[in-house]
Amino acid sequence: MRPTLDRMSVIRLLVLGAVRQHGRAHGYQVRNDLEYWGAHEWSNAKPGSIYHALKQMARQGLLHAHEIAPSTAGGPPRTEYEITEPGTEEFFRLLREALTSYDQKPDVFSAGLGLMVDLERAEALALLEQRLRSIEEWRRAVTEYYTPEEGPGQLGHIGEIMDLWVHSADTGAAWTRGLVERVRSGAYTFAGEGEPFIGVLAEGEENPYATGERHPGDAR
Amino acid sequence: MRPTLDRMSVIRLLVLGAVRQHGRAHGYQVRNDLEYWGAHEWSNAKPGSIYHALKQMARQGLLHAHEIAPSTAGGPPRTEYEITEPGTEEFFRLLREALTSYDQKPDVFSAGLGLMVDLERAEALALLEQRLRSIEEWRRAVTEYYTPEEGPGQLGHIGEIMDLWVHSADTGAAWTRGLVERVRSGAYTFAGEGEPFIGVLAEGEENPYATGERHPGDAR
DNA sequence: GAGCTGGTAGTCAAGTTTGACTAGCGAGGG
DNA sequence: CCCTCGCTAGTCAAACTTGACTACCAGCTC
Repeated sequence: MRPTLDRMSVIRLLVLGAVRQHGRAHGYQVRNDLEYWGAHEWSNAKPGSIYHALKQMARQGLLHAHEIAPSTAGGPPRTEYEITEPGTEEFFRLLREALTSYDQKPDVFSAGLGLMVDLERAEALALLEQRLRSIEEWRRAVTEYYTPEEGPGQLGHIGEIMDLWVHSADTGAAWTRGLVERVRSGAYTFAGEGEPFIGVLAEGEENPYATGERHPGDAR
Repeated sequence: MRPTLDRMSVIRLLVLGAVRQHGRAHGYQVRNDLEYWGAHEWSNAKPGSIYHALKQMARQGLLHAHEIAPSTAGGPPRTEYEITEPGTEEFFRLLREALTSYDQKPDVFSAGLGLMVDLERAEALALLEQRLRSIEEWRRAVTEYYTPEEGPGQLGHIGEIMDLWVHSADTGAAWTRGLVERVRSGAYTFAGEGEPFIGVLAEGEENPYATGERHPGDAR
């Protein structure tokens, strides 16, 4: 009965990160933070998924659920969540994986970027450099593997797909190198460096980046 | 009761494309083609999803299912599928959308690339140029929207996420321009240009790009 | 002072995706 | 001859995702 060390899930990482930064948060707060981070644009952070992840991780012991009396301002009875010790471990495991692994799904890395300041600067740098090595290794494997002996071009237009992946990997690596430079030169405030960047919305603070669009889940 | 014009689904596009190129195909053949295209690498083309899509689209009338007696070479009774007229329409609708829209999910575009030669060259070029305009529009919307009045940098490290998206959009546009050049100069064989590129495996042909890895669904 | 709008907070059923599992057959080894 | 391995072909339950829906309250309008 190990602590559910399953595969990477962006939602789980984002939700754990949001709850952790608040100390204690209910679903709607998490939902708002993820919108503040723009996560609904680059990941599948929809209300249903968020509430599902909260409940699921509470069942698995990664979060502790506090039932709150249906207090202020009506609505259904809310539940507040707090991150547990196993939850914190899982959070860092997912975060480290998001920053180092190259799986060409950009949402995972974006989530890692949004939460990287929860690590210490030195570790973040090390992970990003590991990421560069992962990209290089991926590139080598793919180009070796998909280059037929009869020379390139044997693949016809299907080869364009591979070319696109490789191009994305290369430009992704270049961008990561730029980020490494910025972080190395002191950009941003990482864990243990004093006043952290405020990455969540305080209770009642208005969201300057809220989209005008309705969420699908909103009542008319 | 419209012909199920729902949202983009990579699996549906890929499966329709594979069945259409075969004329008539059973699930395992489709599964093999998608592996031949490398789709298991850059999309969620797992066996379960493929069989589900086949059944689903047969129910919706996009495919016609022929029950085949459990004939050659044992195994469970197979079903062969043929694309219908509504299925063909849906296929081209999805294909055009995959090539023009920019939703920063690279799997959709990759699928479009793999199937673009099912269109005529002129149309493919027009769609790719439309894609370039979509990217530009997306870029304008995002940079306007997420640039605070207090100047850039107000976002802290969260701004890196946006920078990554914008960078990806720019390099994606550059790559697309290269592709447009290649296609304009006569690369590849498009619909109505004689002998088409063989994009599927014939019955019994071995797959030169099959991975040595097991699929998750394989028996031990 | 009734009704409308908008924000807060969350549920739910339907649909999709996942990875593990089943099952038949042929080839080859011992 | 029997047993295992690998290939063909597909099923299934559990998990996840989705978008529509509920419900409450406050403020405003008419």
